[in-house]
Amino acid sequence: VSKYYKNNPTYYIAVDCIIFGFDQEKLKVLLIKRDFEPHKGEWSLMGGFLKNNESLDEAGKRVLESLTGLTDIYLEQLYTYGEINRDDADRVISVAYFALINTTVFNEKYSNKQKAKWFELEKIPKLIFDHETMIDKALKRLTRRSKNQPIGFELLPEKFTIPQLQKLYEAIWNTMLDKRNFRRKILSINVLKKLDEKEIGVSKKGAYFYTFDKDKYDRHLTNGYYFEL
Amino acid sequence: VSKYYKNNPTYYIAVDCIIFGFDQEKLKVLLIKRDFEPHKGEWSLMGGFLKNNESLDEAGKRVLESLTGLTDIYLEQLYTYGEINRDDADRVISVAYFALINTTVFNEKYSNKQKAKWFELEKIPKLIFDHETMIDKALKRLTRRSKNQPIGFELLPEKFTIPQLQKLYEAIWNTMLDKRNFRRKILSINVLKKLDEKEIGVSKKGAYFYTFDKDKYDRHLTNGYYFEL
DNA sequence: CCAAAAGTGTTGACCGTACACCCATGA
DNA sequence: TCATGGGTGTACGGTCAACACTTTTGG
Repeated sequence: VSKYYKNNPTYYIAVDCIIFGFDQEKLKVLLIKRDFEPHKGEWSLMGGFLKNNESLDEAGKRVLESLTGLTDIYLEQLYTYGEINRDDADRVISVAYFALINTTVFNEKYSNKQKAKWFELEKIPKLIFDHETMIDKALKRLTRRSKNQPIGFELLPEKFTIPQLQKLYEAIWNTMLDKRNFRRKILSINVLKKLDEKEIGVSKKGAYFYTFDKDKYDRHLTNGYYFEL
Repeated sequence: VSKYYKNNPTYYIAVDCIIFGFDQEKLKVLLIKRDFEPHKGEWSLMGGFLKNNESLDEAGKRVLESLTGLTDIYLEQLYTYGEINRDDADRVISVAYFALINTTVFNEKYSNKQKAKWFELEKIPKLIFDHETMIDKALKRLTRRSKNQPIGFELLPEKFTIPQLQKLYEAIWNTMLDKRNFRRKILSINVLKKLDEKEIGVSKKGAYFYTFDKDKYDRHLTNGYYFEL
């Protein structure tokens, strides 16, 4: 619309999403079989081109919703990939986002409607372009983020038990944790609300459910609060 | 060149650089008076449009070199800004980079040739578009990075004294540090090489010069080494 | 000889880690 | 009653922060 910049080249901009999920056992990534050329039928991250009427963040949300049907999801910009030949068909700049979703909700709504599939991190197939690089970076970011921001909760159902939470962190960090120390640490952050309800089915005794108390966390934040797991 | 993507819109892509420097006292940012319309004459980060024959990283280097004449500079991609109206003239997606330079070298080579100026962080003027947001984010990133990557050295001359290094970290973190504890910590990381030479002029006694031993650091890295200041 | 900055060790508090047993309940 | 996972407390060692005096040398 403006005359000022018109001597400069323009580029396609894609938004690609690395979508993490947790199935109570393992950390997983959601991949799709690409449904358009080039590389149609190959495994790929979910992505789309930036449109004129949306910001990058909005494009990320749109791409995510179109695949999962979910809104209000944790979504964070990761990195922008701009190598000249990263896409062998044409030059495309890709802004990668990473998302955390609660697989319980997802499975209910979308189960098999899409040609998407969850992959364990060790079993990721060959992907197009630089998508494997993106996943590597996303995983590192997730590991770091999870140590001082309460994003683990994004991967769990609304109500969760402390043993579940521990399993999640063990999966993210790829280590085993001592349950007494873990419980102490996580409770000392003081953002969990204990419910008067127990999980049934998993153990005979039953573990108490907790929820993440976002209000409390936000109040902490405004007080310059910082935690480290 | 490809037929596959041609129904999608394309965009201008800019690369903007947040350039930090340290003058032995304060942390500073290098800004320029914009020399083209729109907003010609206003203060701005140094930037440029992405060209067809370069990757994003290369564009960052080019922009940086065109302003400072320096190559081989610490340069890290920061974040990509894609709000629809961030530039009021036309839609531009901006990939921000942050750079660390050694002001001694810079001052020698370019002093006043360019219409660039160093600003203390507290005295940054009104900038165009979202450039102030970018600086805020860059500063946060620098603070975090400096705690577990040896990037402080990028802001100092080849040879530096421990008191100089301490002043630098005090500027970045905006705190005072105990010199005994600082010296112990920084030396325990084991990447400084003591030289047989003392600084003259600053104190009567004179402080020993050190250099950053990159080889040693790289060897540590491959051993899965990690430090925290 | 004095001013100014460089350089050096020790102690106490706190935090992270390791570790083992009892509890509740469904089958 | 027994098998399964849930829940709890303590003690030790290491790390971090606080702290004050001596050294060197130019003026």
